[in-house]
Amino acid sequence: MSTGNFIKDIIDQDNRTGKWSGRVATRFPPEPNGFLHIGHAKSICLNFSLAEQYSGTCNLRFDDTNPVKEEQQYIDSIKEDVAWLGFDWQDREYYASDYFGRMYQCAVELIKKGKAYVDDISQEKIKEYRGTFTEPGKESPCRDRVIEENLDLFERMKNGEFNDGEKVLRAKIDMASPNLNMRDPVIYRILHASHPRTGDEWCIYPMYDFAHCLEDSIEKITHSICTLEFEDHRPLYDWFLEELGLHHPQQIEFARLNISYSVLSKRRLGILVSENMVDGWDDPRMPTISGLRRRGYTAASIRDFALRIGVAKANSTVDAALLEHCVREELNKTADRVFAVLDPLKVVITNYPEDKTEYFEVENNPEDPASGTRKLQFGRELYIEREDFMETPPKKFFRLAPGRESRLKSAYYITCNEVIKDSNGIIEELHCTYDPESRGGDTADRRKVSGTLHWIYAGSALNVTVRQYDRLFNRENPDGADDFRECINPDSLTVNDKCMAECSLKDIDPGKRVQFFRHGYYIADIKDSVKGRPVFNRIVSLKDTWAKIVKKEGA
RNA sequence: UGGGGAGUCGCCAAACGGCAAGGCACCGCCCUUUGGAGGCGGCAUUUGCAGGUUCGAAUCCUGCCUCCCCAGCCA
Repeated sequence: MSTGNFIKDIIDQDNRTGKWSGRVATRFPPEPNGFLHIGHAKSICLNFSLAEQYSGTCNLRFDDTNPVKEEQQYIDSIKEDVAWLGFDWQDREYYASDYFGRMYQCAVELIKKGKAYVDDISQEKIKEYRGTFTEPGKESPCRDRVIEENLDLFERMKNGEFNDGEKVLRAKIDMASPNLNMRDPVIYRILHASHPRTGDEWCIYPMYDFAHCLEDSIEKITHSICTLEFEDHRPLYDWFLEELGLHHPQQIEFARLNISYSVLSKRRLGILVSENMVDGWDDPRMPTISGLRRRGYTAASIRDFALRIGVAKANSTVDAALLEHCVREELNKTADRVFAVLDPLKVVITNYPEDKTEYFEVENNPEDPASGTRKLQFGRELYIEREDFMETPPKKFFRLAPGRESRLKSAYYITCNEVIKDSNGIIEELHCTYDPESRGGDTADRRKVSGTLHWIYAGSALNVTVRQYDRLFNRENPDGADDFRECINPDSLTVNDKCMAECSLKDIDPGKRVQFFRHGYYIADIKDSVKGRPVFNRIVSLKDTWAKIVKKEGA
């Protein structure tokens, strides 16, 4: 795999021409105003992997230029998430706020060059004067202020002599530019807000366009990778660095990630949390890194996903099935199999001695011989999956049915003889007989049986709670709906506390992933599992051919 | 309608003038003590459309169409 992408093409060419003397320096620059999601993971993987592949560096830089939105808790969670994803920024943990002094000096220099001015007009006026897509803007009356006055005013802005919004510093570029970003953009605003890191040291803060290019420049970044919506800002990025005569990284834009059946914007994700449609930012249904982690996704599978989706400039929506495929592929190789009956149906083996039990050796993971085996207790009364039995089975159903013989995985063949129902006609239990010759799950005559079922010995069954998670949305493109809340999947979470599992699960370590045989991959929830009483989250189901058949045959 | 981008299989995505990779999904078959996994095979005579250049075009030229982004003192 691993075909190229246009960013590698650019880097390769730069290396050929010696543009950066073979150096590659990228950065992941999150604003600490929320939790990271899978879209950020794409960017993280991209930036760190590129650095790795070209023996370069990737900085973790917090773009903390707006204290009214940023919080320390987000800084902490971002660091946790990036590290969990498997990337190491070593000692290169930077903060835009560490550069505030230098940025201020750059602004002063711009003023001295006559390339920036302090504007007194109101926010409304600025907006009005900006013009429209088709009409040029108008110049502010303050635009021609003399340099000395600008210098004085800007210093006083810094010194806190003005209220929020009273004045701004603007770059003096071109009010008639067809690119609205170039119509004298605001580069500093007054914000009497306490900053998570600089406290009350500053009351003026740089705007993104001014700050970001300087951050990149100061860190000697070579390739500044960002998303498509910043394409229009590139001329500004270039303008500042050009005017200031500073190290000038190349900004490269790529398409942000979208995933079907999901929303991936901080705003919408925030609504899900604040309106309690999910249980916090790390709800296992959330596409946040913390949510995916809690759901049971592995860092490796997310990295693999990022690799497979590629990088390009075309807006796209990746099939949610790909993410699921990535985690299945990994867990198939690494997760031990265990038996868990989600919807128990009692089976009595009528020809099996009342007081006898025995143990069967069961392989932990057929994909991994090194995983060894475990012993499972077997006895007269068992539980099997209710859906593994049908009284009147359709054509393609090959599991247990009256008169039919099925294999209990690694144990015996059993034949169903009698169906016991309650007064409502609900099946209460099955009476079966076993074939002693089938010990271990095989017979000398190699006869075919209908299906291999997992089972639990009733005498040692462990009752566990299982949370069956499904896609959060039942519509492929929730963003396309009038209100994305309307397409929330009402069945995105089903809590099942009637499950019976093998008793070895009693002391499973929270955070450990297993395959519930024939069902899917599950993780012992890190938050809600208590000693001796694990709670499992379904990470992803196994591919279900039978479900597909049922669906196709149309109920 | 100004500016900036993008259109290659259902969904991603390669291909850089030489004869349309790969992955996911889907469909067959084989295998299977997981209806899982695995194996094999099938899945774009054609690259938004229309012209043109060329021995040869997804790649170059012309025109058109569609979609996305931009008028925060957010990033």
